[in-house]
Amino acid sequence: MEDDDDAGAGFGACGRVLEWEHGLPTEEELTPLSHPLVPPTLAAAFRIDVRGTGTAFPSLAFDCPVFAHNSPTSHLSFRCEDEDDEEEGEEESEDATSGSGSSCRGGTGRAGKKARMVWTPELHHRFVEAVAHLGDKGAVPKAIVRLMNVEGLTRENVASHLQKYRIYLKRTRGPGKPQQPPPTFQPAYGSHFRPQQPSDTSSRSDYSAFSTSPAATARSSNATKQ
DNA sequence: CATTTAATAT
DNA sequence: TATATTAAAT
Repeated sequence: MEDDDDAGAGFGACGRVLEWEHGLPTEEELTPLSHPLVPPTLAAAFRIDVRGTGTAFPSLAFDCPVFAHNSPTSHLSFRCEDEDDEEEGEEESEDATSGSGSSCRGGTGRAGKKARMVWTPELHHRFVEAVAHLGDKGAVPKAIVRLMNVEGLTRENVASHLQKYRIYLKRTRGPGKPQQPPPTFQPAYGSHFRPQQPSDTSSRSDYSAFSTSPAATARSSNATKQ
């Protein structure tokens, strides 16, 4: 029962992924995570945006003991993990996200920590879109990293996530009879979200940097090393 | 060297 | 748990 998507945009190869997004149930159908999950008092304290209808995604701000992040552009949601033991000090450029210099490790200003990446829905969204636009064939870690253009994101990060993502796709639309109810992809916080709700006010983090624009690759001087 | 996959480690 | 890291095969 595979029905074609509406409004064939001309892209053929990426139909699969798009179908995946469209096949998702709406929050109204089965998502007890609507919003009355947290008492209004608490919500106000944490500035959680509770929306009545539409994309119900609270703007999480508590990843570090400081919620002052507000990035205008791509903002990596790294998490500062403590409990660091000894072990080397790898060089690592800071995520120059406009003053979001969260120095997890104070000291002599030598910040270089391999932060464990948190794939927030926004980042995952970018990931999915990048894969969709690259097609089933060109969706390789290197290209995905380039298209996402998220500073600090490495090829290994994407490769690891891509693994899980592919497994998820295989399980849902692999065998004609995908045994058992769909195993939902569960990254960090929420699993899926609507591509976009063309209703309600102010759209949230939803980038549109793809489409028919190669978007000048800001990756300056990235000589193909080999 | 890059990618995919499985197994493993944190 | 989710993500990273490794090893082997391509």
